Amino acid sequence: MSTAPSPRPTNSELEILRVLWDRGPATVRDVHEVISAARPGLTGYTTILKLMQIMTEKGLLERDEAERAHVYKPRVAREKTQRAIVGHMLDRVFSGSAADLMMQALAAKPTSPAEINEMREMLARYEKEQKQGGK
Amino acid sequence: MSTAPSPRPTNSELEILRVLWDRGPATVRDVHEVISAARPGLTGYTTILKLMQIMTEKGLLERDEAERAHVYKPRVAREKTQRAIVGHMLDRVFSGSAADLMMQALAAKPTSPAEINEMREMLARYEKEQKQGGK
DNA sequence: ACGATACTACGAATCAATTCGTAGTGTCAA
DNA sequence: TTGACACTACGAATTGATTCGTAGTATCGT
Repeated sequence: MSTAPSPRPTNSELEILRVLWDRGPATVRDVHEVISAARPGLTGYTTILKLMQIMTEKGLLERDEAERAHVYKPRVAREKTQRAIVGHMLDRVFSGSAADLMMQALAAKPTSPAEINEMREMLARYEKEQKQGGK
Repeated sequence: MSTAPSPRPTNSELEILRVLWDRGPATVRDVHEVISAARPGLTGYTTILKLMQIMTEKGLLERDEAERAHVYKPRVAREKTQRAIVGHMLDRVFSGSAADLMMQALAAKPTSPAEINEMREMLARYEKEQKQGGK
């Protein structure tokens, strides 16, 4: 059993995936509306269409052609994709140091006390899991 | 006083920057040797040369032409560059949630208890600074 | 002085991502 | 039925990153 190498979508692809992850299955028009609302005038309809076609070829999306307006949905999980991207960055940018990564993430953008707590709990949970089932 | 938009170097550029950050000022030959040692046969000398010339034009590197073999050094700080990259990713990939980012970073690569502790301390320090000097 | 060697400069090919125009076709209201 | 409109398919231009060959020139050992 071999695991397919997790995909690291390009920026544009990611933007499309985000819409589909948030909204669930959607047509090209749906996606285009969301994206062009965010950055008005920047992205033509057929651009999104083409991208989504390519993404389908690549296996990033799945397409239901039952209706005239095809309905697309992601074929890759959000978390898994995030993990692939951050893992890559961890190596390339931080030489594998998760602490450095976290440090710069905090520095990059103000983080609320609530979120800090959440992170603390995560660390605790992670440590516990390591001790127990720990691979 | 306006802050120049922090640069987010490409993958190849980053690889070169890493060598310079680690080793200090170096010639094209130096950099090429380090990089081609890591991935043998993949990168020609003039490729690195050209990249470093372009990076100099872009303002990523600074060049000392006193000697025949020009000596390059970074014009961007490692931490600042890391911050720019991770900040961008935080928005694009994690919709701004630092907790999610950390979660997937931990999932991406096993992290030692020592490093977990380091991270915990970082969180504490961060919170303290927020309370005090705040914003 | 001469040839081998080490550098830089530069143009150009290649490759991937992105963008969009145009064509073909189906759908629907009047 | 017919015209306006909405979709998909597809080819092609554009852009940016990357790669490398070739040329020109300085340097060094003999």
